[in-house]
Amino acid sequence: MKKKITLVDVAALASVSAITVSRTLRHPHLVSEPVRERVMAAIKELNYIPDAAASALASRRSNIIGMLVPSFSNNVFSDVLSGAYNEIEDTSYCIQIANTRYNPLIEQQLITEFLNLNPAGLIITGTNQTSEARSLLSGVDIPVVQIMDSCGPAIDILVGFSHKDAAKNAVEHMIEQSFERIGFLGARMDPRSQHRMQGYREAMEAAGLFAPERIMTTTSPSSVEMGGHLLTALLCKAPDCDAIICNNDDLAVGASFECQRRNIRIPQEMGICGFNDLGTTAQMFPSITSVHTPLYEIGTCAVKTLLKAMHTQLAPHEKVIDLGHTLHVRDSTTRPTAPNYPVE
Amino acid sequence: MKKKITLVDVAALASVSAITVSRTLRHPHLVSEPVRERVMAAIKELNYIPDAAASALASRRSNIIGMLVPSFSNNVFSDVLSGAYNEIEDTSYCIQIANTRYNPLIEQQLITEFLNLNPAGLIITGTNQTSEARSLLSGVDIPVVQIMDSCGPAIDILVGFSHKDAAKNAVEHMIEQSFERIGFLGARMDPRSQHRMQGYREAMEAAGLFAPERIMTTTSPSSVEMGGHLLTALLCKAPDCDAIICNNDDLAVGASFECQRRNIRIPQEMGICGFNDLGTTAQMFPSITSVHTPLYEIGTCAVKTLLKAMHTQLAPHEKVIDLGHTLHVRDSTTRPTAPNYPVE
DNA sequence: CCCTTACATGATTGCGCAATCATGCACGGC
DNA sequence: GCCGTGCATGATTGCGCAATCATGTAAGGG
Repeated sequence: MKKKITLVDVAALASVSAITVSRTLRHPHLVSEPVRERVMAAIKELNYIPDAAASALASRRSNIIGMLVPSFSNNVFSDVLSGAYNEIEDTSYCIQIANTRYNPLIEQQLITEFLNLNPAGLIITGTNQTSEARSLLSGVDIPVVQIMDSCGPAIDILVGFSHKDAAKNAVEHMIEQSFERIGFLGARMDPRSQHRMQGYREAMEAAGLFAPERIMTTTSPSSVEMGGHLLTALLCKAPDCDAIICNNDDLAVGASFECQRRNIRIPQEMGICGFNDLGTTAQMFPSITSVHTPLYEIGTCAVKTLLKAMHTQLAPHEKVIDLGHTLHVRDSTTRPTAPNYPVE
Repeated sequence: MKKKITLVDVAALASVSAITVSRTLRHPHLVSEPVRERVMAAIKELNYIPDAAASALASRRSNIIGMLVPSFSNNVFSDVLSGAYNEIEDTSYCIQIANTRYNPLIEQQLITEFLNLNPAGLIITGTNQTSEARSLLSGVDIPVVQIMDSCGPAIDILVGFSHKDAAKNAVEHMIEQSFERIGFLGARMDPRSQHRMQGYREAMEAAGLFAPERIMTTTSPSSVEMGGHLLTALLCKAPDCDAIICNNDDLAVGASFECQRRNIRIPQEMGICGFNDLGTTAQMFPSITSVHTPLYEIGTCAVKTLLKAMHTQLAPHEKVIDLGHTLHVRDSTTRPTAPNYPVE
């Protein structure tokens, strides 16, 4: 093993002091042009890479961005993570993930652990932190982004969309397509799922179509299999349903297979709408309408905004970013008799 | 902000020296029972948490386990990551992921970056590292686990299964079910995909059924949509195919939808077999046979083995772990006329 | 022409911990 | 009863960097 290249080696080669090399990297504007070039040349020649541990120790601030998500298996979060990781590339920061398992107490514990690393920033999911967690985060001078939601109590920065509006929008579309006895299928029932259910309810009530027996939920995790089970259960309780909106694409796909097994025609006898538009719905036969949500963009935007907030003070209006949603209308909710609807 | 609790504070409370506190945490066997208890009590009372940066700087070894995967969007790797993260919980280590994008040169670059963090260990994907990367890793005294494959040139530890055998096994089953003109659909065609194709080829050749025109591949990423495209292309080139084995469940699901669109009956006119058994295949109608691969287990096993190797010298036979595979036979390859097959 | 000001650079110090070496102490053999 | 042995604990030091304060230098005003 050859010995480690340090600031001192670079400084010697560039004929400056060690601290000037440090400054060249952290605060280049404080270093004159010629010196900066000399230092950069020396860095390149020696292939110097700063030691993150030493830097963190001396500056009491690491290059870590902590990120908390409630699940690794939920595809929703793999998209968000993918966006975040892509955006972090080519910066000097790195993301560390942890799994809250949809549990605010675990989340609080993980926040404590993360804060101990003196992170450069934090990305957390949703807005239902414990009050203990909220006060921990308020008492710290690093930026914090809450992702997924665009409303709810903000700690610092909010990047997401309105789940209620998205669901409402989808239900309104289904009502337009003259579905009337629309059911709601929900799994997990985390806070965001509940907002979607609320959107469903408001749209149904506004149309005078709401009926509580058409709601079928479980706190178990969402899955394709669960979609079949929930539809079965719903049809026992409310056999006259002519459509369903699902909390999640998994459920919609599972419900759609269940219809095939039962020989229920989509959309003639059963309209189906999914949520998140994760890909399979578009390819199914018949294709399934879904609410497209900006998951990847939430990941990139959260990181971008965090990086910005680390260097500058954000104005209040820059602290709430609503990335919206798009309803992707497909065969499963397009009634032959109904007026044509722009698809995609 | 209250001041940070350090080793010194704990040492004062426990009436020992700072180094004894450090030893109590790192090398408890070197500390006598009564002192250890006193120190642990003081740690708990003060709620002391060691500073990772300082520890890394002083010991020249961080608590980071670097993990390289070729993709974040491929569900295969979310399962592996999920296993790895679950296994790392409640240890003092943390995982840092990075994305090689199926590119050995990017992988090499990322290995360089990771090594700069003085990680406790490394988990990398596959066995086709650049020779530069291999020599970098050999020259370092930390354990390295290559995941996914169980054969191929090992650097240190191997945790995975044989993709060739798995595919071969599936094709043999299909041949038993009296499918004869079996095609192969492959996307991405990374090294593991190629091993699967090789397994397909060997099984077909052994049965005297191999025909090169029944192979349809693309280097584009795998997706449900791509499954439809590939099947369409295959049927143009080799319209007499009576079955397909797919590189990936995505493709199998997409191909299955394509069959529905074309009114091709499964399995009577077309047998279908997927790979990885990610969940949807089991729920489809008809359900799709798939090769179940131990993805989650690869994640947990990789971490477990790495942790073990960090403390003890592993015997050679502990350094290659083949987690095998299981063929989950379902409707899509079960011919009514064929002998009954245990369905899982 | 001297002093002020602003900016560029350097010297010193300490972040919190663990490696290393040093010390203390009890016990057993001769 | 003396010394050697082995184990438990302590003192010192430095990891590599950046905060802080100190110093140097050039330009510009009175």
